[in-house]
Amino acid sequence: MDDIVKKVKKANAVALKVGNSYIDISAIYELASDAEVSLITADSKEGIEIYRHSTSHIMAHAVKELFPSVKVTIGPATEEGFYYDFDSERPFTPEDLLSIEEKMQEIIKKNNPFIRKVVSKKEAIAFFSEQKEAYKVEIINEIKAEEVSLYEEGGFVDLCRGPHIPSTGYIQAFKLLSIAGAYWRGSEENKMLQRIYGTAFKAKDELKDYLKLLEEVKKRDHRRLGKELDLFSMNDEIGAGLILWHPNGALIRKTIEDFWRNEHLKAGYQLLYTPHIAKIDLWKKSGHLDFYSENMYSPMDIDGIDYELKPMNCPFHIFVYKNAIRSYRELPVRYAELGTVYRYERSGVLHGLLRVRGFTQDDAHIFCREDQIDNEVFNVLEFTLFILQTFGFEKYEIFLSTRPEKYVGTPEGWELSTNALKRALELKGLPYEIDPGEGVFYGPKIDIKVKDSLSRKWQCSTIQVDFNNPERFGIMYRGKDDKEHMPIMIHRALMGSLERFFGILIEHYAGAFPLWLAPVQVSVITVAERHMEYALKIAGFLRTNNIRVETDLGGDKVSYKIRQSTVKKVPYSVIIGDKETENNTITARKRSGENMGFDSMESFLEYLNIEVTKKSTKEQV
RNA sequence: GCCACCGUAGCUCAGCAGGUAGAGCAGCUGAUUUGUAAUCAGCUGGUCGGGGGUUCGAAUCCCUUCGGUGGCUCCA
Repeated sequence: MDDIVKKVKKANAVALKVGNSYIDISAIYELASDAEVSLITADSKEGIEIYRHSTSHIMAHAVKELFPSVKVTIGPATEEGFYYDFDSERPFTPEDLLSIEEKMQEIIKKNNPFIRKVVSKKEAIAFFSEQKEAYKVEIINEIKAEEVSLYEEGGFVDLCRGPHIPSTGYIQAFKLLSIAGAYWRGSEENKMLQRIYGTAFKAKDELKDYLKLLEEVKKRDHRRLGKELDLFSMNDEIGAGLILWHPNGALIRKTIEDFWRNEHLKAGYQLLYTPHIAKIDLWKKSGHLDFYSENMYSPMDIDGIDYELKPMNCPFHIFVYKNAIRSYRELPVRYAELGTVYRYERSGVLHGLLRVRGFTQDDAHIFCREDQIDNEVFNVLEFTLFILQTFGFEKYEIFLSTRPEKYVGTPEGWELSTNALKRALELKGLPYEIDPGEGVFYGPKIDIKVKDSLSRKWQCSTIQVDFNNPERFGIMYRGKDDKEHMPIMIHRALMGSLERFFGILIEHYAGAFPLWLAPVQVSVITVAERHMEYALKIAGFLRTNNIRVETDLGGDKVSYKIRQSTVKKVPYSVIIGDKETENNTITARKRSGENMGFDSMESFLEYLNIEVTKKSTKEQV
């Protein structure tokens, strides 16, 4: 035991792990001498959580000291920090955060030990009633066990399962980040509380790095870059959550769309265009009015009949399928569409391009026979990864969602298709997690989250089996046996929505798009007026060879023009001076600042074309 | 939708103990013709998000509306 105590000190451990549970370090002497104990330090996921959770207690302590009338509620650790929710008559201000931080420093300096006390529920309720902490009483009343644990530190007692760090002095670096409203227990029915977010690290450097990362995230914010690079905008006279694609953004979108369409044709899809509205009866039949009406807009009256803006494309694709009698021979039928849909999102959740009210899905529906489902899912998976990789997303997290409580179709059908999804993932050798019961009511699904250059995760792709629509619309094919069969319908989107994907791309590349996507690929810059003729010749040559060129021939200094081009994140600047004009050569400057020489404009074009064709996400060396 | 904060020139922001708007960048004009991240000078530009109110007087205070930002399933 003494051995462990020594180790604890040396490792600066925050807690201990015994079997599957975590305990306070001070509990070490209560353990049997042969107990298997491992040390938890702030380097581990569990350790840092304990560390941050303890920081949230210290924050609650500080708040109670500064504002005694505030009632405490809960304060867990989160993925990147912690928060604590308070019921306060007066909302907190940014200035309050500073004084709370100061108070926390004091508490940390005192190095108060965290002391655990186990009491009966009755005792605990009596204690918190006395303290007028109604939320704590409510929580205790819902705890099933007979006893609950309390933690005290410097006179501040909080209900807590623990464990905690041994004493407040363990906290080396923390920062309070923001104030927000949050409903008690996350329900809109309940009172709105004041939440304070913060984070803590075991070393000052780590906190500094984290704050730097937050700065970097801010710099990459697609809303900011969207303005700076003139990619898109929104306008309150048009409406919230509705996007205007500016020429630069539209050009990138066109490039993405061209790529998408070409690859879909190669992969055996057929392209569709369908209307933006349809009669309300269609949406009754599809079940959207029952299951999705919260996200749909009010109907519009056309000649006395109600029409709805479409929130999804599926019903239209189904009618294309149904427009003829299908034979088992023509399956699988794969319909793809860049389909623009409109969905009601609550005003508070709208966010730049990432959460909007009108967007274009890269949608497709595959109608296939049961014996084709494995192959189809596998191909979709492979196709998805190919598309995502082209945009520079190499890391994923994959989730398989299974049957929820409320579902349509038969358990056998669910089993069959869930297994098909599983087999495809395994055949492709992709690690995945199962999200039990998280499938949509109409079928199981695979969700793919991509990790961007800052390791942030974004949900883009989804592959879903749909039992609902084939049944509701009675879609059939004529089998080999000359009988009617219901095909299996697979619904999938790879980028999800073009708006959202564009937002993710902007942040992923920090606005510096790879050559094939960049709205302006080459900027031709002259040193002096006498170089204009040669510059125009080069620009014209590149332009007629499908390179997107811009010229800067004015009387500004070269350094100014280069700055202009760099700020716009143009991949290549071509600088034309006496040297180039005399020898008919090209000097190109990369965004990174590196210079390259080419002995002719043809060789420069060839160089560019290689990069464009490869859709390289990295600049060539 | 809810809570908090914010909304001043195309952009970034200053002005806010109420006295009727200002800077930098951008734009325009002129000068400069320059070799790798900002040449100089002048000029233009705002019914201070919209509407209403308090006041002799409102960008500044109040109400309302529209938009934006951070959050609102990480459960002692």
